[in-house]
Amino acid sequence: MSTRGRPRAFDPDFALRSAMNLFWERGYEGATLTELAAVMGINKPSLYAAFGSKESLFRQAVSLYDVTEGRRVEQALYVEPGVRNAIARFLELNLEAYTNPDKPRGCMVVLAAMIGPPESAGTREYLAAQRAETRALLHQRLERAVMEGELAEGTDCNVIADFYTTVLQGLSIQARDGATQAQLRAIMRAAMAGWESLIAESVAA
Amino acid sequence: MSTRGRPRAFDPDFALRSAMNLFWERGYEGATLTELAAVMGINKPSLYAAFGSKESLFRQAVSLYDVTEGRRVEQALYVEPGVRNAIARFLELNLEAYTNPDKPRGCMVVLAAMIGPPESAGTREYLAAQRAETRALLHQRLERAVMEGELAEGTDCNVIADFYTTVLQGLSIQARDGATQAQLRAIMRAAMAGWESLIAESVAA
DNA sequence: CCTTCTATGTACCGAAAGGTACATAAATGG
DNA sequence: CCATTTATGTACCTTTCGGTACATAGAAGG
Repeated sequence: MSTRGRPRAFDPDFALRSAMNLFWERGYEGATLTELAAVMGINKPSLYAAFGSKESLFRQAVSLYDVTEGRRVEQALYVEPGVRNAIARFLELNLEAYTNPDKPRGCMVVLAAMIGPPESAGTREYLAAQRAETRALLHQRLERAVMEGELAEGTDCNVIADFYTTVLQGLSIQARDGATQAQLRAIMRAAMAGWESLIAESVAA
Repeated sequence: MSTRGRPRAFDPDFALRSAMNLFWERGYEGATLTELAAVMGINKPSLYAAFGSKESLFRQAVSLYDVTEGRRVEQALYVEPGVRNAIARFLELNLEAYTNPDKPRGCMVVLAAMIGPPESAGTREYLAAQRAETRALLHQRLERAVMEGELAEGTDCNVIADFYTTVLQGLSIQARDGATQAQLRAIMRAAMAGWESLIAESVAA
């Protein structure tokens, strides 16, 4: 039925993963179609036939990143017992991923398209929405802790979520700048050191 | 003596400042020579005669950024009394600059060239060195506090400096993503909330 | 076997990138 | 007044960008 015509000679999953890695390493603008096709092991017409356009390919690469990198790490937020613990573990899993020697350093969602020409504004907004998503997850976990009575009624979860989001994003930059995993871990511990005073300060008057 | 030949018809300071603003807004790769020349109010040959090349122009723009944006804000680190206060004020001045409605959001040094093609690796390293400079300033201020007895002997200033550097860089991303000044200020307060426990934890065994 | 359908590789497109040749304009030195 | 020096504007260079036309290869359907 759907097996009409010449079968494709490449593995789309492998190709997309290769594209993801290059986008992750070089960013959206920094990865050229020619390089992308090369690492994917295919020619440009095959690339366009299978993935549509550079922007479309990028979005699919981000989706793959979400599934293969993001999802696994975000689970800690729900699996780990206790808010504080959950957030600490979430940060830790992130920083471990950021320094994986087999992969580009830092988070693709943070680094791949922070800035650039007006033509690619859509791509940047797409990534910004992904970042907002991560913040929302953190926020949800905090609100759940309030619901469950672990955090005081009236705790301002927005500030706490914003703070840890900021640290998380800063960690990506540190990772790209060459920080070791031990250094990143120390930064994470520093961020968690303030937990008690932070939640104490975040209760509405 | 040096006033031979046709005098230049444009103000190099204004031109460089305009270039800085475009690089700040769009990043190194994202700002094209044609756009740069346009906002500088000159033609490309004049640009090349006065500033050398795109990379050279960029470095001069970063230098100008250092002088006009960085220096002023870094002074707080030394002028403000007390380490904690100095760092808090330093972060605050930064975040106020990051949300100045008359200027691009966030820090140019953090945002303008985080990622990109191999050709511009030199530019990225140049900016990375600038970021290291800022961290070094923070570190120096902390060590001074140890010297002066304000912080305990054996305090690990590296971790503290890394932590606040990470927060500072994260703030640039938050600013670009549209956070208000109030939100950024709340994040900074959250980062400072952990001060006491952070310095307590950072004393060597 | 022949048509139909999809995938492939080559070779190319127009646009835009960074950068420059060159003729001319505007100043100073003699 | 003329030579020299530097800046300007136009028009162009080469390369590379994202994207595609087109002829061909390889499978299934009839």
